[in-house]
Amino acid sequence: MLDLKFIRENPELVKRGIINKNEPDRVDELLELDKQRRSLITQTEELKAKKNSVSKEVGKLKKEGKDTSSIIAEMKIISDKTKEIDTELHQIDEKLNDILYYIPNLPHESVPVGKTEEENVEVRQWLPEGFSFEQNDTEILDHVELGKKLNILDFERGAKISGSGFPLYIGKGATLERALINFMLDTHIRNHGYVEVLPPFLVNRASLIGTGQIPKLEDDIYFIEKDGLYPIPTAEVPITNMYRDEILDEEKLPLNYTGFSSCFRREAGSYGKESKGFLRVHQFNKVEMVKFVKPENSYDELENIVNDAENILKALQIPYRILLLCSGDLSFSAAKCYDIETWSPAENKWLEASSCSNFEDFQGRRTNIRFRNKKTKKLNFVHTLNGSGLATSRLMVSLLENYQTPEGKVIVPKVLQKYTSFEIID
RNA sequence: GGAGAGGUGGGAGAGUGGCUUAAUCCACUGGUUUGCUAAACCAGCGUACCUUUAACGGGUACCGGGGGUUCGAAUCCCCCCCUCUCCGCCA
Repeated sequence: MLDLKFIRENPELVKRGIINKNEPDRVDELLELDKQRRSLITQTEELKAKKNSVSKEVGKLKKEGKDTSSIIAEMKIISDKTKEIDTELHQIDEKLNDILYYIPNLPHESVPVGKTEEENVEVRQWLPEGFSFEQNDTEILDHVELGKKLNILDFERGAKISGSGFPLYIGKGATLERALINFMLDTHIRNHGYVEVLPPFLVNRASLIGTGQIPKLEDDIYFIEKDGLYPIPTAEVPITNMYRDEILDEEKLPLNYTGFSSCFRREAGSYGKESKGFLRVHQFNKVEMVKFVKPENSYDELENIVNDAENILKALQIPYRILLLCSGDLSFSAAKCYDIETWSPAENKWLEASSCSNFEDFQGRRTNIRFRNKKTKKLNFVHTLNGSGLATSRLMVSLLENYQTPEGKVIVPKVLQKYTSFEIID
């Protein structure tokens, strides 16, 4: 969330950011409530100050055995009045917070203004040596066909077990998936300076509010009503919330964590759209990177996190491109975001496999994660970042399709072979 | 699922309605003393919010969370959450 004081002092700036992000502008409504709130606070606090000092007096008088009944009667009135104001204040607070939690993070100044994904900017492209977008004569099988032919993916049985969008990996497919996860984790741990975590996959509501999925994306998240728990849509949620309500040691920043999790998304209302095979699923696997950093470093760290994800794709020799998202395509909590898309020859298009974002202090404020600034001795909110490093589902599409042979077999990328202990899927 | 014990500042820990402005100890910060370090002594030490305080400031709230009783609540009452111990069940 944004700092209420900041909104109060920069209403036009905030409105512009909200509009550029295609979110509803409720700033005026918010500021009106803020005005009412502050007026009520002043009133109630004056009454409380009086009440406190008189009550102290009552204690003394009683000890001296003096009559206090008239003072107590007077205080009773003040006490009741205070309760009245507090009730009103409470209602206003609730309304105000409702709006405040719905106000998105503002786009960073380096983010291009735009309405839709069409206005995202391609920053760079990386292609393995000898790669060509031109298709040769042999027919390219898509990942669903390959999965079926090689008996490594079974979307029909996945649907039988759970419903559509719940992939079932079999045999070498399952092994390849596991190899991919292990390879990515090991790379981040050994080469990129991350500490591995294996977080809970069910979280409470406060965690989802903290990272910003709730309230806006609530419909996209599964909910286990019986226990009040939510299956995580991304490991970002549990990992970022590790330090909720904590004060971190400035010297230990930046803290870099990487973790595997399965991710669960309802994808409500998106049926029929690009839903073949892995393209849109309710459950997928992902290795996530999360950073807690000092504010002055967060934009450098954003570049780092993108590089860390890119290194995985370079090692796997999979063609990819980096997009800088325009303001309108940015997620609710993000100030700046790069998407990484990998190439699918069968679909003949780019597929989003990673998203790397700087949230600045938006999540830090919601989760109340701070550090003590040694220089100013003040508490400051940390900046948080995260990036997929990467999601295996879309990556698997590109991997299977790019590594298929003319006979419809799949060669295992070199860096994964020591994890799979086989070199080809046939 | 059943029974019990707990949750107090950065940490330990006292506090059963008004001498509490949350004691005390540790940690931390500054100072005095001092070949150096240590010790000792002195002082300081929270967060959030409100407030045109010129400035030093003033005020309110906060003892797991939320309600309630009362002139006055860390303390009494109700609901919830979490942790621990034992029993049951269980991969």
